[in-house]
Amino acid sequence: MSDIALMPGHLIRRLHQISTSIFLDGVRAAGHDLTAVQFAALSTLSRYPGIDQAKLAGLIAYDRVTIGGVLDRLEAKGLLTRTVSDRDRRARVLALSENGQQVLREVTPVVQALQDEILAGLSPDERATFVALAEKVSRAGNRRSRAPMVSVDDTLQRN
Amino acid sequence: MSDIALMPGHLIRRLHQISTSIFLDGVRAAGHDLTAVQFAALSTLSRYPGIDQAKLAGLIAYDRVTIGGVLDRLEAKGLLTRTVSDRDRRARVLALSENGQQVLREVTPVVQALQDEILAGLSPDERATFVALAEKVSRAGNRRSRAPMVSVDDTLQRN
DNA sequence: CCCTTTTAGGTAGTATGCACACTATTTGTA
DNA sequence: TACAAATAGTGTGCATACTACCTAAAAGGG
Repeated sequence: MSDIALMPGHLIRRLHQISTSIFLDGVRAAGHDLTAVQFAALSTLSRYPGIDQAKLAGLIAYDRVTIGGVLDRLEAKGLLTRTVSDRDRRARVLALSENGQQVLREVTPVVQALQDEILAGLSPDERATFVALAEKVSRAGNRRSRAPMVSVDDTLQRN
Repeated sequence: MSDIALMPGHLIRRLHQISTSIFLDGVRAAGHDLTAVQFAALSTLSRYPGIDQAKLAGLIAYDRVTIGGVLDRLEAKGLLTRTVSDRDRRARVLALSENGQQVLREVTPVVQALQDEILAGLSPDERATFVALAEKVSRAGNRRSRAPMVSVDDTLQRN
């Protein structure tokens, strides 16, 4: 039981290493250069157009500082724009560029295919079980993380 | 299916955030200042005394550069020592200091208790299932990560 | 024994992920 | 309305996690 390799914490760390590695390889093989974190930002922005940095951070559970750096790099790649909001001059409204939308269209099916590759060691049934359990753990532990996820409903209430 | 929150990759990232957060909080509440990564290094070093950086990195699946930084910080805290090996002047033999052994003794039971807290959303049965599935994923994807785990047997063969 | 290859460790640079502190703004309240 | 509290974003610094490249040393083959 004192074997680190069997501790949930260490196993989760290993899964994260494997997951990010497979993601990078797959996306790069498709001719793109995006991290998993950058893809999540683009994809969420596409689904909720016109949100600002704080709302985006809440939706994908990123720290405020982290999201700033991620958006810096996406902006430098020309995949999105940041505009000072009219209603709140503190906020920056985000928008995918033409290129950003194009990249997202090309990469999304690749990313979806990669999800099965991440769980390559499991049968389809086991994959479903794993995802269900992981979601349960994620939901139960949400408040314990430094950057809890804020659902759309919570976000929209304040609009 | 295109919902990011249900993708294994994103779920794993969330679990990692939650896991490291719970670890830090728990260890700090016990009066210590160790990251999960640093604990894994100390614990593995205690189990395999006298190994060098490369072997330690292999056992816990750390990148060569990463382990260097981790050991820098553990050495700065006075928890271990690095000595140039007699048999191989390239290698640095690692050894826990008195203080390092003491800290490890105090922290280990805390860390073990925290493992259940990480999976707080699951029943005991579900926890066992999750760990078994995670281990399967980890084993199957080992080669896919940048820093694959090298088992003790593999390591000892070259001694 | 020479010489190629491999290995151990390092430097420098990039990308998350966080804490802490700060400015600018908005919101809530007395 | 004046003022405290909350919020959006940023700067700085630290800890993983990696790539690419480098040096020193060991191992291997001819």
